[in-house]
Amino acid sequence: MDQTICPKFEKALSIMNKRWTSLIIFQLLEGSQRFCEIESAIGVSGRVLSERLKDLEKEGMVKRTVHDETPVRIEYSLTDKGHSLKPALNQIQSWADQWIEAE
Amino acid sequence: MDQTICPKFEKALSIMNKRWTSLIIFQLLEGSQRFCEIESAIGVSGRVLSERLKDLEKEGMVKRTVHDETPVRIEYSLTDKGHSLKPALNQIQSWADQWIEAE
DNA sequence: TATAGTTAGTTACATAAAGTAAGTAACATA
DNA sequence: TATGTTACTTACTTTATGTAACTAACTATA
Repeated sequence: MDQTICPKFEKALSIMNKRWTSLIIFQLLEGSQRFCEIESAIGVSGRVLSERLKDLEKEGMVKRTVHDETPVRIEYSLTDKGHSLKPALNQIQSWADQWIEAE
Repeated sequence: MDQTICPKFEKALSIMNKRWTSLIIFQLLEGSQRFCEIESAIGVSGRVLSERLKDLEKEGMVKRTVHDETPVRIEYSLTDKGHSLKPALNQIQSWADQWIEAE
């Protein structure tokens, strides 16, 4: 593997290209949401959602907030770093609008 | 799985989120290239590169051209549809520049 | 003629990632 | 005591990817 491609870009893609990551962030752009909301909104399995949210937290893109209610309520929201992906996702959205046909 | 998210967007992500797809397109934005050039530039295995190029051809994003030389030379290039992903990839690039730290 | 070299793949097999469905902790309510 | 809730985790299956050897269709070299 040469080093022809920018390592920051490759790092970014290694995050974004993991299955579900982009959809999770896209979903959280609507506002903070809880585990089961994200799960049912995008159709990801609990096992993988749990994994991804931990990864995204570790990357500083998602924040996890515990509300001590009963039953416990946990909210996931985007940090600035997470939120700043919005323009990129919007570009993908507008590409999709132009080039993907409705099935 | 609800249908809260735009199906075109989901389709777009199902293409882009496959491992290597974005890097392959990014690489081809530099100009048409042959199999082994892409392979060594981004470090993808031949097995997967072959699979991805077929997918991208089927999606109308990549064009495969055979030059009858010896040994045979095959060039892969972007179609308009493939090329039009450039703004999205540029957005990811600039996000990476801002938010990813050099290791 | 036999041997080796070229590109663009394919094949067989091993490992890693994701899907599925059941289980758990820590409560509250009926 | 049994049931329900949320936010996960665990065990197991299926799918995706990595690795490395192999093939087709030539040409060049010994």
